[in-house]
Amino acid sequence: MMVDSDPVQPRGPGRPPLRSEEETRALIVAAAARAFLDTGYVGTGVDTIARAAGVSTRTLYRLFATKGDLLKKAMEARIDIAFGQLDAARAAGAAGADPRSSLELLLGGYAELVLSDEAVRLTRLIIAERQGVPALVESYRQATVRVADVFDAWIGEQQRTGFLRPGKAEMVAHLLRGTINEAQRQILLGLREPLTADERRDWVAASLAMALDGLAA
Amino acid sequence: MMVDSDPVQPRGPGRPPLRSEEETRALIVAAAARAFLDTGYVGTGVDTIARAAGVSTRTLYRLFATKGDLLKKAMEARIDIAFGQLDAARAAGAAGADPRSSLELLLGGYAELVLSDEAVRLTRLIIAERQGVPALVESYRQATVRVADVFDAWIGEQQRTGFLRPGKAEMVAHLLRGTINEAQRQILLGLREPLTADERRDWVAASLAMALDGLAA
DNA sequence: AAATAAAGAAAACAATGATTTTCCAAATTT
DNA sequence: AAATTTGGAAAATCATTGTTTTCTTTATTT
Repeated sequence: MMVDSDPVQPRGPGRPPLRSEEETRALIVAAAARAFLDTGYVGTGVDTIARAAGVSTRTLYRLFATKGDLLKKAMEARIDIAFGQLDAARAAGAAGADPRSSLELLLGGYAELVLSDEAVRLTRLIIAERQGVPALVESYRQATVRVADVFDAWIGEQQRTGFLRPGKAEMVAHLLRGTINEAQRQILLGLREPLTADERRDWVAASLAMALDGLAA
Repeated sequence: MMVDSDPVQPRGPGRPPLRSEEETRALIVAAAARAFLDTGYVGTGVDTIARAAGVSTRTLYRLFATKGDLLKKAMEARIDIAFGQLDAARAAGAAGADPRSSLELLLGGYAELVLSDEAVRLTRLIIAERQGVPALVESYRQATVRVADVFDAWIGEQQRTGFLRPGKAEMVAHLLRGTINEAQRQILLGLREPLTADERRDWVAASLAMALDGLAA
């Protein structure tokens, strides 16, 4: 069976699509993600999403089976985007020869990934809704594996350059990640206000100084 | 205006209440907490709660203004109960002269408080629902202050007995709390299965050994 | 016994929201 | 122009659920 996936389809009679199905999907997914992160799953009506995406509910339901399906696709897309940014941070970190500043870049990327307003909302949604959509957890898990890889790469780098004693690198990395995760937990619980980008930067620098000076002497 | 709050009311004619208003309230609150923790706020119908409590929705609505009010009262009650258990752990810890085993008791209490199935569900609900019910955050915040007090008491104890160098006690306590909180975060996200009581105990002992031997030498 | 208050059962009400359906106005090809 | 397909607008359907109301039974006191 050969599928006719030619990008330039020889069309028969009838009105051509306004945009490709892919584009429409992307439009809807983006609107849905924004809305879900804003007002939660149950707090968001399907027609609100459709209106925000500039399509009709009919179109939406032609492309997505149910509201739950839409949530799944939307969140997977966001997880991909968010965690993809960390790869950029890794690349930047790998370029710098100075292990301390490479860690600062890496950590900055991670802080952004975990503490940005968007990230916090995403995490909240996953925690709140994962029972209804187990697939979300799988996407998230795979993403965290990617994060672990990035940190492991940095640790391996330290082993080679000898900047930190073996064993210390793991501890520093683990400690710093824990600190950032803890901040996220407090934001999620409302015990602490979300951090602005500036606050994040200052805060990363401070924790870094503390960890390296306090532990790696 | 004088309120007639005599506990033994001279009743007029008419059927007397089956139980005191307080008792009925408690019954409903308990059922509501169980249900909310089980199936979430939106996932739980009011009549489900009423049936579980053995009262009619009419009675429920005579004692609680709205469903949201019920959530607030139910969660506040649970927060009180859960965090109250830590006071017991403190008392037990204070009794033991050995600082290491007192820390183990304290930490065990904290692990129970944060990692038990009940606690995880409670946290999930607060994270998911706090925007709709800001009062929840206030209750939770006050409870965390009580927790901090308990840990501070232990730290102060170390200062006096000289078991740990000044500064080290803070670090050990902070590190261990962080580890437990991180475990909770992973459970909330579905990255890790909830721990049984036995697993919690083993795990507390192991982290304790690591922290004390690794850092407090 | 009569009056009266408590509280359950069940129906009524009203709103919301997911999903489907109907109808219609473009846009394109033959 | 006729046929035909896309997709928007809006109403219809259908289920759920918070909240209120009505009715009734029961346990008291006067």
